[in-house]
Amino acid sequence: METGNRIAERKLRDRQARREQIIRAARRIAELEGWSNVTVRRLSDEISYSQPVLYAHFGSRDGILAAVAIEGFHELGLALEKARKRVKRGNPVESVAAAYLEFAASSPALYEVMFTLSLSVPFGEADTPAELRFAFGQLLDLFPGQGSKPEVLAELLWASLHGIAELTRTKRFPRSRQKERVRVVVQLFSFQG
Amino acid sequence: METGNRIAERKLRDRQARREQIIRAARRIAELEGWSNVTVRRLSDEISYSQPVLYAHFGSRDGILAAVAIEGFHELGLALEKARKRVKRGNPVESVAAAYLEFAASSPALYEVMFTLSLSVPFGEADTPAELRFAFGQLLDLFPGQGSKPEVLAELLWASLHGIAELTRTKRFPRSRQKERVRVVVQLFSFQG
DNA sequence: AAAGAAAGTCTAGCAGCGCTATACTTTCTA
DNA sequence: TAGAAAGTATAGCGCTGCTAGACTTTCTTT
Repeated sequence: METGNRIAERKLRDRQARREQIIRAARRIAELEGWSNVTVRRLSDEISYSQPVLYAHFGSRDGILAAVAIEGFHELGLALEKARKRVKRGNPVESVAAAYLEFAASSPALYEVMFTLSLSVPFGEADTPAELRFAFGQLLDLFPGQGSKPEVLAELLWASLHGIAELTRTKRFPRSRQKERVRVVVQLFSFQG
Repeated sequence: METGNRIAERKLRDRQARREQIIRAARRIAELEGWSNVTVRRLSDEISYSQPVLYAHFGSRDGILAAVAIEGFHELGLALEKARKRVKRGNPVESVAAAYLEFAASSPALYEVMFTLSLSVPFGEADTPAELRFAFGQLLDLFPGQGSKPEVLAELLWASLHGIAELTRTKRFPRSRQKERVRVVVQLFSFQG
């Protein structure tokens, strides 16, 4: 019964590797050709397995997108943390805001799935994934004990950045005034400090 | 050749009536059961015509959604205008912000299609529909000649409101702090005055 | 080491989707 | 009143997400 464990571990590793392969393929296709081209058949082709294998890993197509979305929140959280910690003096709001918009602009499909498919990813509740809490936490840390409502300021900064990102992604905002927009939004949220 | 005109007019009326019937059905189904249940077959059932009739009116399913979206922008523009003009003294930003969020909250499916599907509705270009220009104009009029960039402030207010609406619609924001959020965003954008 | 249980995988197919070529019926024109 | 034109329906294509059942490989047990 010594080998049993090793075999089980190998199987687990294989499973996880395949899972990551699926997620990677989904992200690649989405970023290059849009989410409508991320079909279960297409993914099963890319990883050279039949469709039911995908359904064994994720219960549905939406399950795949949800996994990608969570991975996205993880990466966004890391990017914001890095931006926040990098700036010792100078304005951390500015650094974080720039990092947020840079993330959204450089992976539009990823950002899209994080916020538009997202009804299957719970939020602000007991079972909210840690990745999401962490990402929002970075915004929350920008307003330590200001007034009585750091949450409100963090939520509002998030809403502003999300609005800018989304209206830019969907071509509502001309990209030309983007720097100006960031400057003003940073100014608005820094006066409160 | 006197009757010819009358007949042509009747036909035009019939056409427009049917077009409105389609849009109305789409909105109703979307608001009650979500956009994924708005299928061409379902719509053709509701209006008791076959599918090709829908394609004669709108070239595609997306065409139907685009028509609904434009109707939405029209109504949003009217709501914002009403809110802006109603307040003589007092803060017009507050009134408009409240009206915007009220619109988004009371017709979530309509708001969703206006911003989510919308890649087929051009913006900020020569062929942007008048309904969209009008709606954005209401926000623009809140910042008459302030500094050199009223557009930037209007865009930023729009982004903030859109972010709040969207993060609320997708359950990212608890509805509990909503009043507080509006209060603070209004304050931020009023200091600039 | 052989037999049976379990896990893994594939084939094939269902119902539903957006969309359209073709045929038919009604309405208008001359 | 005959022929042109417009309006409408039927039927079907290729695609989708998803799954029941057969088959194969791997592990467990005696």
